[in-house]
Amino acid sequence: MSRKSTAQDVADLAGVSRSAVSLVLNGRASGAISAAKQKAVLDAARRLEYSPNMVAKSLRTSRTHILGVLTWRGLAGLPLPLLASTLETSLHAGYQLLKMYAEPTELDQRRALGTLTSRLVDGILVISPELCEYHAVEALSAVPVVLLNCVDPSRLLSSVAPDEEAAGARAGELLIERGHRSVGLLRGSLSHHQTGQRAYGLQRVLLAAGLPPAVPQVSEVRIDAGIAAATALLTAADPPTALVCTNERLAVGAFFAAAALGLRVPEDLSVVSLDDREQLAGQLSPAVTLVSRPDDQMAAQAAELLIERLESGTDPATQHYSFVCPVVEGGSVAAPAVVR
Amino acid sequence: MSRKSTAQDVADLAGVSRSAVSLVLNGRASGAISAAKQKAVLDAARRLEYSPNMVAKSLRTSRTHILGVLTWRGLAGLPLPLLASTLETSLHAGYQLLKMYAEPTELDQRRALGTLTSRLVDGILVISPELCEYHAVEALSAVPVVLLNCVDPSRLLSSVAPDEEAAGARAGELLIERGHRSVGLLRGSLSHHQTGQRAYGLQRVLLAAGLPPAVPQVSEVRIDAGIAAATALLTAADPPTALVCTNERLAVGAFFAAAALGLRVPEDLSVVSLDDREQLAGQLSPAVTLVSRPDDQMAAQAAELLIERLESGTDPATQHYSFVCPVVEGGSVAAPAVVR
DNA sequence: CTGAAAGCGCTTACAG
DNA sequence: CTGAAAGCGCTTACAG
Repeated sequence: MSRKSTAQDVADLAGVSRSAVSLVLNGRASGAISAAKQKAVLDAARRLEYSPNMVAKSLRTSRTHILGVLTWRGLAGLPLPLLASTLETSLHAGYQLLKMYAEPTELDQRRALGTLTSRLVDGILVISPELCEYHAVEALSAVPVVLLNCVDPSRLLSSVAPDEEAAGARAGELLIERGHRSVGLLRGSLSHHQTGQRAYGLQRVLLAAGLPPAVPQVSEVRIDAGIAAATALLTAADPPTALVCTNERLAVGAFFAAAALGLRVPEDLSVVSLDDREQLAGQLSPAVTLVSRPDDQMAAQAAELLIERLESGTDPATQHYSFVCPVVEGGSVAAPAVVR
Repeated sequence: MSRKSTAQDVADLAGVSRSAVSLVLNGRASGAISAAKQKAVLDAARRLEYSPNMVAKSLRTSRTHILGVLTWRGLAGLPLPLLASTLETSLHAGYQLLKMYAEPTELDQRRALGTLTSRLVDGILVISPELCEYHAVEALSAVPVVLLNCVDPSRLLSSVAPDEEAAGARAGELLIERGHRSVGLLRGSLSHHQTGQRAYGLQRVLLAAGLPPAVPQVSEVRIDAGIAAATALLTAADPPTALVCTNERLAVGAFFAAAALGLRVPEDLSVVSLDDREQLAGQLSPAVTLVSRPDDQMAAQAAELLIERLESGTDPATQHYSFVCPVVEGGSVAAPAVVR
């Protein structure tokens, strides 16, 4: 192929006009073009390996089938799992993605947004690395938008986010159901917004069950810091029979600490971890029981929500999806030992 | 902004022709447009918040300033760190990225490539999740291409990849230099191409130093499997004084195993790990001494290589960059204990 | 130094 | 049922 073939080439080879080619290839030929000519067009297109110049098509139709993505670097870097899942869903639906990094500052957002709109993206996905409130810049109102892992405080923009508070509560319930009455909390800093929600959910269910609140131990989100924090918790007077970790790294640390103290999981100590998609919990024996973050489903939902809106052409009411974090059973939870 | 403003709007407001606007805004005005009119155009553009419709511009110039990315899911998923770094470099240079997943099958590659070329991407980056040989489909020859983390066996395409064999050798040297004469090897399956190269590099330097080859212990690339494998190695008769792990997960396992056996790192056991960018080594105390994979630099190099080629318009000779994997010093290596 | 015209490759009313 | 024409928003020779 010395030169990419055009619709004109197809028309010439098939012996029809350019418009006929366009109609046939866009599925609007029925009742307008004879079957014979339709076949001729299709054959010619195949022979020439014709694929339409999407740039020209986009200019003409003002539809690019490209989605813009606005994201930024959080405390734990970029939201790579969310970005990957979003891309997968979009590609399946026939949309490509154009990503821009933009710090959540007015200026940077406007700059990135300008790049995206000058590319005529059909819609925009805002993907936050951490659960947060997203204050939209004014220019965003000109294009369909869906927020992922963040919410619009004014509720003008649709959003998809995990219910982290319920996830923390679920972790607590898992332990209460098995009879634990004394739970320790290994958590990171509250500057991670989700951490506070997880901790709050846990304390809420403990309170509701008439149990004392979990003794919290704050730690850097690292394995070694988790070891130290868990050791502190487990060597205190009257130690807890179970630990909730707000993050998998801390759960790995808890396993180290337990082993060093001669405690078996789950016989002597139960552990439940919340999930930030680092895939560590499943690498331990027993696997850590996990309240997982459904990044894949959330990303799919967000992309589908946006694409549906684009395909339907309507402007439906703003929607907010709060996703349940499902439990992935491991072997790290058991009833507490009768005597300690 | 009810409607995005066009070059015509700017021309009207500035009182000049559309061509004048184009010349000024593209920096080709000197010696062609009066200073006063240039200022008028610039002012008008600013007032209208004009930014050119890139789709129209692309159609006219046949340059999109978009790079296509072809990638696929490997044994460890997508090469997310490489993808992220590539994007960063590209954005800095004024290029956006359009990513496609394509299994390394002829059919899938052609399909994805078709999508990319119909979008008129200026060039293509092929990013492999695992070091491998990449057999290019014929259609790739029509567009500038750079391979990242894979090489073209026919050497027709430029490529950027890490020197994994040298990385394995470096890990061995680190231990030999400190006086170790008995080294164990914790490695994953050879189906990860880089694993074989790392292991080979290690054995090569041991041999060159007149030492016995490292006793290999094969393990699934998981923390718990690493614990078992390291335990086997360390409880055998005449155990090694140092361990090379082909992957950070295995190094974490080695730390667990050492602790359980009452061995201190680095006093009783030295550990060096190779890196697949999981950021685990730095989370342990002491940090694991790491021969790191320079994903960021490699990605930047690949993107720059491609962009330079596009900007220069020339077709320079094929280049193959083999990247040195730098050592990130941790505290997990010391001289072996005199008596064991 | 400036402006009218052509054309990138498409799609879409519209006249026949 | 088909084909000639207009136009999406740009850039680039080219004539004045």
